[in-house]
Amino acid sequence: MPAIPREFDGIYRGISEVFPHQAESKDPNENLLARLQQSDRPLRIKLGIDPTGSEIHLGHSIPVRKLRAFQDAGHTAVLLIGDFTARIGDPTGKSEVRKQLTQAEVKANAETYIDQVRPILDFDTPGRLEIRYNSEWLADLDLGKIIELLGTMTVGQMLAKEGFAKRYDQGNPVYLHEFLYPLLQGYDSVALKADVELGGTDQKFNVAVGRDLQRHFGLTPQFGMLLPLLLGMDGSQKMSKSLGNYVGLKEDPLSMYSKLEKVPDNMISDYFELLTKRDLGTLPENPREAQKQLALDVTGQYHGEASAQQAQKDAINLVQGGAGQAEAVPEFSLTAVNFPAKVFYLLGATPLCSSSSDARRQIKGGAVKLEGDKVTDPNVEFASPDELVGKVLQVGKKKFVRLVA
RNA sequence: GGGUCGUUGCCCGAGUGGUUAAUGGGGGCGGACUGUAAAUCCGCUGGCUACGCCUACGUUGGUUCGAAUCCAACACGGCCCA
Repeated sequence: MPAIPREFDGIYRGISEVFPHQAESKDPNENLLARLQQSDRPLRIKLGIDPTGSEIHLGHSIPVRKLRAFQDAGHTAVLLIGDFTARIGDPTGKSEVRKQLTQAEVKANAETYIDQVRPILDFDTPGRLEIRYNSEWLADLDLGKIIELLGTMTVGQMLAKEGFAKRYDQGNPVYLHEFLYPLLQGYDSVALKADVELGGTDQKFNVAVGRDLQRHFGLTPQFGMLLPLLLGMDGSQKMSKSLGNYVGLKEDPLSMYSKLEKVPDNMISDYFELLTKRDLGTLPENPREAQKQLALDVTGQYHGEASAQQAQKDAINLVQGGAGQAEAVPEFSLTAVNFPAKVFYLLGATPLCSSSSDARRQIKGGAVKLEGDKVTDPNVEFASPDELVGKVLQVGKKKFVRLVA
C-alpha cells in the first residue's frame, strides 16, 4: 500500500483494518485516504458506545482516542450513546446473553461515560463533537420499519456471525431479539449519515451491516475502521471489566500507575502504540524502564503530569520503604469500627480484605503488617481508636491503608 | 404442545442417602524467588469481633434418625418430535 502521508499519522496509527480498502484507487468510496484528501467538508466519524456499565477503561479509550485524532484533523466526532440498544445487549463476543438494563441505569451510565471521555476528546472546538442518543430514532421505530430492516438480511447471514454460530453449535440459547442488534446499530449509521464508523475488530460484522443499510436507504456507505482489542493486564484476554484485568479511566493516579508499570513485557509496545503518541522507535531497551515510562505517560494523560510523577514516587516508596512513606496512601476512617476491636475484625472492615474471615486467612498466611510489623495473632485487641490513628495497615505488598479517626 | 436430558461454590467440573463447607482443575489472593513482572515452588480460597454458630448444591414442598444425593410440583435451558 502506498505510504500514508504524514498528516494522517494520527489517524492511521495502530489500526487493525480499514474497509473497504482499495489502496490504489482514487475513488473516495473505496479508499479512505482518497476520501480524506478529497472531501470538501468535515467527515462524520461515528463511535458507538453502549452504556452498559458505569466505568470505562483503557480498552474503551482506544477508539475514543482515534476519534480525537479525527477531530484534530478537522473532522466531526459523533459520539453515539446507545441508550436504546444497551437495553437489548450486544451479543458480540458474549458466550451468553447479556442482561437487559433499565432505562434509569442506562441514563446514569451514559452520563458518567461522557464525563470519563472528557480528558480524551476535544469538547471545546465548535463543530468537532456531536453527542447523540439512539433512542432518538430507535424508540419510535414502527413495526413496518422493523420488518423492513429484518428483511434486508437472511438467517444464514446472521449465523455467519461467529458468536451466533458458535453459541448455536454449542447448544446454547440464541434469542431472536439478538438478531435485531446488528440491524439497529447499522440503522444508527443511517440516521447519523456516518462517513466512517470506528470499532474494535469484533465489530466488523456490525459495521458492515451499517454499510448495507446505508446503501439500502440510498446513502453512501460508511468506511469501517477497526482497532485492535487491547489485552488486559493478565496478558492473555481482552481487557474487560468482568475479567478484572482492566485499568479504569477514573482510577486514582497511584493505582493507575501501579497497574501500568507491570504490563506484561510482550504487551509494552502495543500499549505504547495504542495508548500514547510516543514514537515507537524511541522506546527504551530495558523493559522495566519502558514500563515506567508507559505508566507515567498514560497516568499523565488522565491526571496531569505532576500527579503522575507523584504517583511514581509513591509507588517506589511503597514497595521499597514499606509503610508510611508515601503520601498517597488511601485513608480509612475508624469511625465505622466498633471498639474494642480485634485485628481481624478491623481488617475485615477495611477495603483491604473482603471479609473478616478473609482477614483471618491473610493474617494466618503472614500477609498482614501494622506499621511495618507483621501481625501474627488475629485476636490481638485494640481498646480504642487512639492507639491506631495514623498507623498504616498493609496486606500483601501493594495494598495499604492509613488509619484515621 | 409431546418426549427426553440437564441445573453444584467466581468459572469449569466431581459427587447419586451418613466426618459434607462438599474431590479436581482454572481463576483470584498470600508467601518464596525476581525486574514491583513472567515462569517455577508452597499455602489459602462461604459468612460471622468466631475455639462456637449460621447459610450453601435452580425454587418450593415431601420421604427419612439423616439428603447435594430419593419423590412431587414449578422455573429455566439443551436435544428430538410436532
